[in-house]
Amino acid sequence: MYRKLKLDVVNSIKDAINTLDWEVPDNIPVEEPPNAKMGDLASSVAFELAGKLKKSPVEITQDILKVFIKPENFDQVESKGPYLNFFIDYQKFSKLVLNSINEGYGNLKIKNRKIILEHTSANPNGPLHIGHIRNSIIGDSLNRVLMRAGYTVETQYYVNDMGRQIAMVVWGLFNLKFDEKTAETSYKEQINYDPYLWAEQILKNRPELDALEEKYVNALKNILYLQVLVDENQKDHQIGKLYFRVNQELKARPELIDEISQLLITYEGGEDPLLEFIFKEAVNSCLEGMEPTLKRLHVNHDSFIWESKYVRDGSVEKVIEKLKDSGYTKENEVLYLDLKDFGIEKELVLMRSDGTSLYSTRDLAYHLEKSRKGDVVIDILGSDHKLAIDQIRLALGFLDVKSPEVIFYEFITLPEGSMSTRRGVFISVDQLMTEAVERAKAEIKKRRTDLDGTEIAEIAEKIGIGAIRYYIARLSPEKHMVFKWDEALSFERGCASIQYAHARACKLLQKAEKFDATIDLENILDHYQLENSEMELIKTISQFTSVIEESAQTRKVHKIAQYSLDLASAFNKFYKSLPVIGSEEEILRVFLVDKSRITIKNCLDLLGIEAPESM
RNA sequence: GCCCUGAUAGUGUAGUGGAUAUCACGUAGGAUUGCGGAUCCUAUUACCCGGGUUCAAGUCCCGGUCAGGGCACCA
Repeated sequence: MYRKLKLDVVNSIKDAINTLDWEVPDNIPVEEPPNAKMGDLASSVAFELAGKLKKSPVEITQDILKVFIKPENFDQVESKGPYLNFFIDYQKFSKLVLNSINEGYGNLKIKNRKIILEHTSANPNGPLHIGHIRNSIIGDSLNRVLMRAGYTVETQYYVNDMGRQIAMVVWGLFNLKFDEKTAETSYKEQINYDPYLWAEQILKNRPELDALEEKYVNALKNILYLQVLVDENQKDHQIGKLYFRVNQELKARPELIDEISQLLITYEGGEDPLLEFIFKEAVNSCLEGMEPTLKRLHVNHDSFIWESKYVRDGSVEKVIEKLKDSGYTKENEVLYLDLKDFGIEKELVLMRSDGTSLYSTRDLAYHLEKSRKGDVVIDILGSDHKLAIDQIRLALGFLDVKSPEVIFYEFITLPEGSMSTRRGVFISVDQLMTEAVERAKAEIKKRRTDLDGTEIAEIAEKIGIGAIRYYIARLSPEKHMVFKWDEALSFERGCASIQYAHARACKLLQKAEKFDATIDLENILDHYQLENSEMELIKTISQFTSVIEESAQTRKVHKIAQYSLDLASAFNKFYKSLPVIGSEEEILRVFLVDKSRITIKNCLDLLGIEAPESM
């Protein structure tokens, strides 16, 4: 609705300029004035026209006003110096806004464009940590915004199963054992049993295993242990610990790198089914551990795409062949793309000298496929990928397909420095969520004595997870972020106050006797002058769709976070300044409360945050 | 060294070249015999430095300073 207002203003200004027989500028600026006394919308076109017409902006504004025809839903148009100021006719506008809102408020017109959105894509060599979720939360929120804005979106998680890091995990499976002491598994306690002994017995007396090398048997034991005895949500943590230990081994004995490379060569060769099984199990276990984490955070992926696919189906090879045709490849010891002509000093190596493929080449094949499948391709990436993406863009240009739009985010670091799975320095998302929900519980217990444990747990989950998502989503992605527990989990203001506004609205509706979804707004508003806080609230509600549109177009989700706070604030002001239940305007106000409730709920949903009905 | 990003009240942040710079936390006051005080109101304090472009610069350009990241046959 708000967008229509703006559009009407622009068009009426254009009409006026046409009437005056002046040239219409390409861009008619419409903005919100700094002060309510200056109206609801304003334009500074006069400045733009001043140069060409050789007249003062003030004069121009006067001239425009003389021929100006007031658009619908406005009751006053004035000039304040060089500005044109527009005042909304709230009696009319309110009818329009309130009548247009139903449970699906915010769903924009279907756009018939398919977007492939890749996000998260963390290496499956450990649990997700707070650095990764900036990616997940930006990506998932954007997915929600784009879908509401009418796009068809497919979200993908690109699984790196062929990299050196995974080979290191596999090396660990071959040569190390999981540290049983750190495996906090309830099942293990239940059976009170040495899991390796157990695995050994399962594998005993199998003649087919006798033929296997010792390390294969060890790997199978490890996998058995992982699959059967480790709780699902702990699998990624176990892999992470193993990966950390392999890194330590490697530091002590650098020559191990040859063994690890050999694993990669064999896996890529595709002629050792057992090794392939072990790689896949390693990756799968880790993904199985990440799944409950993402689910609890309300992050959704439509598909998981394994990078090995592009080696197996020959598309990596095809990409390399096609790039050779571009004329920019060179070869000395190794095949690479020379991009100096395009201002990139760093060459893009396409294949290792041992013949195995590299991440960037496989990524190229992946992007090629995405470009063909979607009208728009969006990647959410850490800013450390900037150079790589510049190279990919050029290469995709050689391949004649469109490049992805990339949303870069700067890193989240700990006060003591950067996080690293390799060094085992990180705060896992599981840990963060547990802590957040615990703090929320404590907070609820302080405020509510009428709830039982189950109810408290349910609400705490919504508040705790909401706090995390909001903390990350509110910040513009190019801002570097230092993680601090107290800031991330603060319930004062921030997300909880938005949820509170929703709970408050729900409570009102529950108490109200005069709720009627089919009231005769026309009639009511013809006999009632809206109060300021009501007008403000209606205006804020009406902005919801334009916020979505803008957020979708600019691919920036932090605007939604900002808006949700404005919305809650407008509702709270209304609530505080006017009585609802028992007032003469109860029917109208309850109706307005219901529309507010819907808008807050749908707005939080865009951020993957639940709106509790009571808290 | 080269490249990319950021720099806005005590802190964290928003800001499409346009009027009095957003929001939150913090601090100091205040409100409520009303629908839930995770609320509302008031005060408080800011555009890193130096040039330039423009009628108009937090916003654009150039040069610094500080912070983070990148410059692998890693992902």
